[in-house]
Amino acid sequence: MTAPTKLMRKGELTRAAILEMALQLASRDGLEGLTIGLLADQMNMSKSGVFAHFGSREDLQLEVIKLYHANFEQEVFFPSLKQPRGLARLRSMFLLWVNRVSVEIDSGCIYISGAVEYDDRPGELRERLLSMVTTWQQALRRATLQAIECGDLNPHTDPDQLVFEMYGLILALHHDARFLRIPGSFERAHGGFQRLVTIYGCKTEYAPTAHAVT
Amino acid sequence: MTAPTKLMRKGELTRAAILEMALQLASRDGLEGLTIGLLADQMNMSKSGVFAHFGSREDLQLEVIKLYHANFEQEVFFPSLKQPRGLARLRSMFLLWVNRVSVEIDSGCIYISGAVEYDDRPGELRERLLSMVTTWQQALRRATLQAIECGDLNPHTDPDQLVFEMYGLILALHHDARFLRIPGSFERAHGGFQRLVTIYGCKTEYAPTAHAVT
DNA sequence: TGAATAATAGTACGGTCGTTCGATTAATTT
DNA sequence: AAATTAATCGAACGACCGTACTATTATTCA
Repeated sequence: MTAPTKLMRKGELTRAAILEMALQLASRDGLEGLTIGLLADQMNMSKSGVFAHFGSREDLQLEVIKLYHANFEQEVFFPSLKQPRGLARLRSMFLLWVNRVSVEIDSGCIYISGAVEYDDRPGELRERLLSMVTTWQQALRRATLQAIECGDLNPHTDPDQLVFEMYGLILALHHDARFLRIPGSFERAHGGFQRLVTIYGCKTEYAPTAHAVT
Repeated sequence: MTAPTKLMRKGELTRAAILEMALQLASRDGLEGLTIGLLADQMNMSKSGVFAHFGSREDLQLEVIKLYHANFEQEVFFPSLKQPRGLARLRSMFLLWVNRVSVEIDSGCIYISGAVEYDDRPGELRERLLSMVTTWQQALRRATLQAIECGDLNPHTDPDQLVFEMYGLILALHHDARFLRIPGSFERAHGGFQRLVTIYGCKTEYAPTAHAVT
């Protein structure tokens, strides 16, 4: 994943390691809970040693969400593009998304926690987060439109409404799995998507009730 | 709402006022963002003056969520009990809930922000929040079961699945309205509920395709 | 290997946090 | 009105925060 050791100076290497740890901590404690002191402890470094790699805490936080965004694209968005346009691709986006939220069940999604932390906290961090989430919603919207165009979804479907409800399912998954720690939330999210397809889909296309793994 | 002035000592009176302000601040900045210094400033009091009313910050936070819970019951739960059992009551619960989230669009729902803040932070605060949210979900579940019993909803309906999806709609509303600040999220939540009723309802009861305003 | 440079550590500063404690003022009771 | 109790303030403490500086290592390059 990261380039060979010999090509990057040592500083860049530890910087990357710090960033990865920062992402981990921010996923657990929130971006606002991310502290340079704790980060330094986890890295067995001095506070100033860590600090020197970033101009400020805000810069560190910005780098963290950039890294999260890159990971998200790598794991959810890009793989879905290999699926043919239409419902297949849209479904893939949802499934990989659910997967990711389930995998990070004990590390938390920064898009989601960030939305709560920065809904009333103006600044560049909010702005960046907002743009990332919007980008992802637009991608979902585009995939939905294509699914309508190619006849997989009912032509009367409101794509924004569909995206709204898909997002709701993920938020509910995150809520029930992470906060309430209810097992089976995974399957509930899948069931919800199945229902969306049933109601927004064209009559011809839908597999009855058999949804999901266990 | 609060009892007459002459019966309570002055301390209790200011304590209640502090609590109300604390709820307001916590709704905006989160429970973890609630600070005694800021609270004292807002009340034109000294830090220690405010502090004296609560044994600790955690106690203050606990009192805040208790107050929120009481308000929630007052505004959402109890009024819905006036509706007859069945879909009417369930719908009322959803509508009043949506209303509340929309009203506090610039103050935030503590159940929701708390779920994110305390998903990985053990302690009494998490425990209390969890019990409150669970209580509310159980109430929704009960209302759903009654709606099934009296024939308003399809007998094959899985009540937990329905509650999961209702919760998802509220979370999406909160997300889009508060973080993204998209107008019309209100109507999207309603549209989503309408579709839930359509698919989980008995055939006889549902308004065709006309979902949501624009 | 030695010189130049990058990376890290150490220390200190001002600020805010929750909390404690004794003094002071206000409200209540006799 | 005096005595008692409740409510509030002011100052201080230790802890942690982000950040700035200087010194000291480690790495890189000639």
